[in-house]
Amino acid sequence: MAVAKYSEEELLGQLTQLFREYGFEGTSLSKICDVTGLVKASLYHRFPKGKDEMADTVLARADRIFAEQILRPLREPGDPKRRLAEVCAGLDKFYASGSCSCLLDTLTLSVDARGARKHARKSLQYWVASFAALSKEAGLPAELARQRGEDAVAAIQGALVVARVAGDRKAFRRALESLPERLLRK
Amino acid sequence: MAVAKYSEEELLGQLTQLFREYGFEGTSLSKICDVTGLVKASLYHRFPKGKDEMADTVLARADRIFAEQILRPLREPGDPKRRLAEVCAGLDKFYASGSCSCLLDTLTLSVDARGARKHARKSLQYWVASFAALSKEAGLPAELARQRGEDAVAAIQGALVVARVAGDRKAFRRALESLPERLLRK
DNA sequence: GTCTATAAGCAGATAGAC
DNA sequence: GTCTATCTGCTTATAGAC
Repeated sequence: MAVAKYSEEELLGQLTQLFREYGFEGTSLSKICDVTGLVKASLYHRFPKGKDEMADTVLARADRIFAEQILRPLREPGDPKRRLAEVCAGLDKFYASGSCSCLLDTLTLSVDARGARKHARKSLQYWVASFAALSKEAGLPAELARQRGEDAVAAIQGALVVARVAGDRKAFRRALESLPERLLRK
Repeated sequence: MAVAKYSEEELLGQLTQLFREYGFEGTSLSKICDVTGLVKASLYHRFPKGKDEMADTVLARADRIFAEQILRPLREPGDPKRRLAEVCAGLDKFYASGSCSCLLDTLTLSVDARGARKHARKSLQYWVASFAALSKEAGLPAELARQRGEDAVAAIQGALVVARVAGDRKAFRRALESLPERLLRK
């Protein structure tokens, strides 16, 4: 048996970068082979169901990172402002200060019958709910808190689109800085 | 000479819908043929440079509609609040209350060497500048007005992403309703 | 302006050796 | 676990008749 060129984790990191930059349809197996140095058959050994499975696995990994690393402070005790600041730091790192697109955006185009869209929906709803929980904890009524959470997520998604299209990452920084106001103001 | 099945305008409308839903890579010529009822050779007669030219033309048309119809009130005299309300009505119609994605998002993925990204950048900057002009007119300093314009556009783009991913168009409606506050508040 | 017919190349995918 | 070799179907693209 040949030696693995990459750990699963390393490989998923490379796939994540590709899907973020090129979307699902734009990320061809040939491109993946170029980047990873693996041939198609090797990729199919790791992901027997092909590109669909790669995208699903990449989404699942991003979910895990979001829940366990980035949004985790929201489920812990402590000062809301401080915990939100930790979340912002995590988001800034995850999106490389706005220079990386979000998989929830890039993987939800051109999806007729795959599970990616359903998966992305669940991920986004978890994100919104996490933000909403903090907002509610800060004293806002439940329905308003949910709106605040949704609008905060939308602010980040929009800033990422603007950053990609206009090449201006300052909007992303401002979106992060606006989160306390968006989620905690009465 | 055979009779044209569609006017240029009708054809571009169909192409626009496709590029909005599936992005550039996801919109294959076969899909276009299915939707339009034309065969590939007919499409190449209209767009000799192929899909790239279709995307460019679709972007240019969207630009024109935005400038001439949607953002036009911003360049005319009158009460800022009323003019902005007209713009919101135009945006609501253009994005079908949040059920259509934005070409600036869907056509800027997976673009290595085409002109679409450059074109999209110009379009987005014009949009931001138009919003900023209103904000400045309302009395805000130039740099702040530009930020407000950028954040307002980001709010709309983000709401469109949330609408697509979460299937919740209420966020888009709220984004439109928030525009006066975003652009005009002192 | 539309069509039929055709072509080269790349897409995703698989079998089997090492 | 990686590789070579192969395959089918779909991709973009073109030539030429009507």
